[in-house]
Amino acid sequence: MINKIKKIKVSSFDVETDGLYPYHGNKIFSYCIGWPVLDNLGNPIDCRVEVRRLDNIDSEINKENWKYLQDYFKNISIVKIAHNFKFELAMLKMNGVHVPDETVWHDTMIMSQVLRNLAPSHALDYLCWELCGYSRELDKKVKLAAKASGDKYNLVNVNLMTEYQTADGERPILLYYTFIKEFMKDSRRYADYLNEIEVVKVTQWEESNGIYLSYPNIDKLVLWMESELDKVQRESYDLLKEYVNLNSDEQVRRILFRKYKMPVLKFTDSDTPKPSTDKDTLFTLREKYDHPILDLILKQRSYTKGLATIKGYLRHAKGKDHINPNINSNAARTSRKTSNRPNMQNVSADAGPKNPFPVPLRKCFRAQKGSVLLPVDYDGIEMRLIVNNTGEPELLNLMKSDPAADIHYKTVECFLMDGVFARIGDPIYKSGIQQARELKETDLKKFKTHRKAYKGIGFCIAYGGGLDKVAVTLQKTVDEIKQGDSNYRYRFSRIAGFTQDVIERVRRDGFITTSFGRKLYVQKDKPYIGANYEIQGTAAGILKRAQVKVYDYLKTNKYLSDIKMILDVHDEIIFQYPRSLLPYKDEILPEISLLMIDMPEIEIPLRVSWSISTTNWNDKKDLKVIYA
DNA sequence: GCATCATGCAA
DNA sequence: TATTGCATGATGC
Repeated sequence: MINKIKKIKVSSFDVETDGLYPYHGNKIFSYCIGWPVLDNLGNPIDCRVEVRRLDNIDSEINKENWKYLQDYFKNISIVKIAHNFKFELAMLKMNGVHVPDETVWHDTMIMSQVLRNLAPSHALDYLCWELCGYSRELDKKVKLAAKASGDKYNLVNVNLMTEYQTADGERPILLYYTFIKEFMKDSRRYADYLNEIEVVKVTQWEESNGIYLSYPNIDKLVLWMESELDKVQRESYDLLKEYVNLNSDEQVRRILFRKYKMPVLKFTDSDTPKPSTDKDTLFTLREKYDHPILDLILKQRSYTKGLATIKGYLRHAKGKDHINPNINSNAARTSRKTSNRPNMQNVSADAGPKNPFPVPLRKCFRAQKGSVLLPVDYDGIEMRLIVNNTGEPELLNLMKSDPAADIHYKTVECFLMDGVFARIGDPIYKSGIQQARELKETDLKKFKTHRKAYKGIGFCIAYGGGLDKVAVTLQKTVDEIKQGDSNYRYRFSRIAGFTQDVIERVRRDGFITTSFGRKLYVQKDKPYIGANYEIQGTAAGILKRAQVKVYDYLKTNKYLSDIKMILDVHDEIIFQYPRSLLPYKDEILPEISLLMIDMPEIEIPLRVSWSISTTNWNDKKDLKVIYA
């Protein structure tokens, strides 16, 4: 107890590096530590900033500054405030500075993201300029100077750099005291922010673990796509008798709508709408005309994109056997994570019903030697949360009585009814129940296709989708699905009314609140978006809490320390799991599952499903894990 | 070289 | 009135 009361010092911290890639050998060449001077009310009136360089000619001074840095991080009673501390963390660790996990960090970028999710920028200079009137001139000057020396900040004039670093020592302090006042008004919001800080640590760990590449699979895919593209080129010339770049939507437009006079089905969504040639359009045309050019366009696009994406992966790997992507822990307006350099959250999987020429890029990724991949994802998390937040009685009761029940089954029933039912249990209503049951019993394959198609209808309707959108989602005509749509909206009226309910709250407050107390502001001219924010934001909160808990579990059990998280994709965590621990998976995986589903803030029961891959991310099998 | 548009992948 | 993202190639200034 006495230790806890011990005087806590607050400081800001910022590193300067010769590049933005901590996992590719970029080095810290300087750092600054800012010490605020507070008045009686606890407001900062001044800031003493120490700037220390690590690239002096005098190596003794460098040594001393490294030592000072190590000592600064050894002392965990000093609070560290940074702007995007994931970067400092990565750089420090990769440059050999030990940063204890218990270090108390604050992050003014995360604070901004949590408090003002719609802000156009969370950059340090922008925020200080907007909120505190802090000049951005110095930033421009340094940026220009760096550009002149090939974006090498270590080559910028030392005096100018010191001036800049002094500002960078002051600014997080300024922002911290501005934002913390806001958090002090709302303890739930503050607790949510503190969780975000832990998420940053997990995320940096994921990044540093990286994802391993399967070079044999990459080679195979590249050769295959190159030869397919060659074929497409030849066939398109034979067909069109002219050279056309099928990657150009303008040229495709000319071929389809002028040369072949196909009908325009859709326009692009822009200020200058043009006839659309997107995949949906080509697909519809394909059913109607069966003209070979349509497949050629689809192939050309699919394989060009596939090749470019693989090239990107190789560029980011820089010759190594793994990739360290950049993962932003709180970048989206809904509090979701994002990934870039490369984006690991949109790697294409196997064939889907709407993708005739799939490029399974997940084959490019594998586990480190000696390990397997264990992806685990939440079962229908968004739909569950829609039921949770609307309190839709029939579905909520179903989930409570059987957490593993199929939440989409009743959607199939609605769309199989012989007309529009008037009352629960009337003959039309019963016809849907019966037909769904019969279909499942007599033709499971067909039933599964149905189920898959209707799977998206729940959230389409909950998020405000109209009859047209439902028809598009099901790839059917409005007439064909009119009755089913009506049945669904009547049977699950709370889901159908969700968007309207949210719109009223957004009009009143300007924001929605997630189940974890996060306020997410919604654009005034689009209040209906709040429905999506509420569900997506809560789902993101669930995954993040799961990650923090699992991280603690793995770190506090020494024999589990080789189990690594390497990526998360919105409702899924991918573990890299040592083969040597496979004999113990039936004890370990249930533990992790329970941590993932134990969310006191969420009333509806949650479920997770595991899979395992010994080869690559694409070729995975279901893995049975019994945890409840 | 930079910005914008159209497109396509994920959840 | 579904939404949140990132990254590419084509095109025009």
